[in-house]
Amino acid sequence: MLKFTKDLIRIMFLSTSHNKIDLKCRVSIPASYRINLEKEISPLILFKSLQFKCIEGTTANRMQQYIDAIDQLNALSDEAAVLRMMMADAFEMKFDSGGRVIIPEILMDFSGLTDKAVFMGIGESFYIWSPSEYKVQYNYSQQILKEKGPPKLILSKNKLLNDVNDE
Amino acid sequence: MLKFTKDLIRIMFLSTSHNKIDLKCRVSIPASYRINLEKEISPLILFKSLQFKCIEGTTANRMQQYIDAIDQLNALSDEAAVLRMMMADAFEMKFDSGGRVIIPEILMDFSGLTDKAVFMGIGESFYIWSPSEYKVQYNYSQQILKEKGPPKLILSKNKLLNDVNDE
DNA sequence: TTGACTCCCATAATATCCCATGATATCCCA
DNA sequence: TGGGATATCATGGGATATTATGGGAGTCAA
Repeated sequence: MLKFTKDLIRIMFLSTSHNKIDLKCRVSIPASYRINLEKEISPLILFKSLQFKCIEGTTANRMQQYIDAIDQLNALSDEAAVLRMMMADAFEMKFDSGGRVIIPEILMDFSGLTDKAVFMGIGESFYIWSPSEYKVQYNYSQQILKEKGPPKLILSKNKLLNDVNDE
Repeated sequence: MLKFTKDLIRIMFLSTSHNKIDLKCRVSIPASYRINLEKEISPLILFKSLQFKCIEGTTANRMQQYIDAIDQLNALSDEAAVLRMMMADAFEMKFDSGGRVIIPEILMDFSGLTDKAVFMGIGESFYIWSPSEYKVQYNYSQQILKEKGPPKLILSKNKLLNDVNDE
């Protein structure tokens, strides 16, 4: 059935694109990303990546899951501290009529963005890199690939089904 | 489906902002927080954080959850006594026409606030820190992030996978 | 009358909204 | 299948609304 199919397909963000950031810190979110956000009827959240010097973008749905997780933790635990800071550095974006958002200054500074942004879709979320940081990251992963060969992927048939059914 | 998705998203407070406290102890509550409070048709409650030297702000609903949680404890225990004492210093805020509130002196003193306030949204509630206390908290979480890496989320169950938290 | 509080107005900076345009991608039909 | 018509996309600029903040006039109590 249609609904079943929709639930299974959860790929939100794919492909890479290079967009310009104008003087008002506005940048177009790639149309393909926007279309998927609209399908989910979910606002876009941008926040500081916990792993890289870049901005991470995801749905409010996914962010809500992080928020729910905080309640499960001891409020004084280290995990809670990290998660709270992640929330504090997260911003809900509003699109203008041209599909752009304004990147908050805090995130511009953190990621070293100035006038160009590289969008990198990774499925459930996407990254926004400065061109130079992106290049560093790209070269690094290429080097790893050379040294260690391609990573072994184990594709689980049932993973998606289980996730859906668990809810 | 649509309704399902909407019910899941109930993000109230995100992002960080630095606002000024004037001589009358007035401070602007960030507009994005106010908008979400209006959506909930809930007054804003400020009270002493149970964990940190800062003010916590939240909705009346969420406040009720805290109070209920205290009721679960042995009424005569020291723990319950302490918590009740903290909760006693909770205030319902009234906004002026510019979206400001007046921070009660008790809370100013408790949190060490003087002329600047850092608002830190963490989803279900938010903190108001003095800039110096905020910095301590920020640095701490960054350090934890470096040492332990990002928390892992099991998305289908909304729980964190991390042995440190096992009790 | 002095202080403390509440309400209301003023303002500069900034975010938001709206319309325009060139470039590219997509469509459609001969 | 070619190529023109149409839609979509990324981007620019300017008008308008909102935000954070300062300050003052009125009110009440001591």
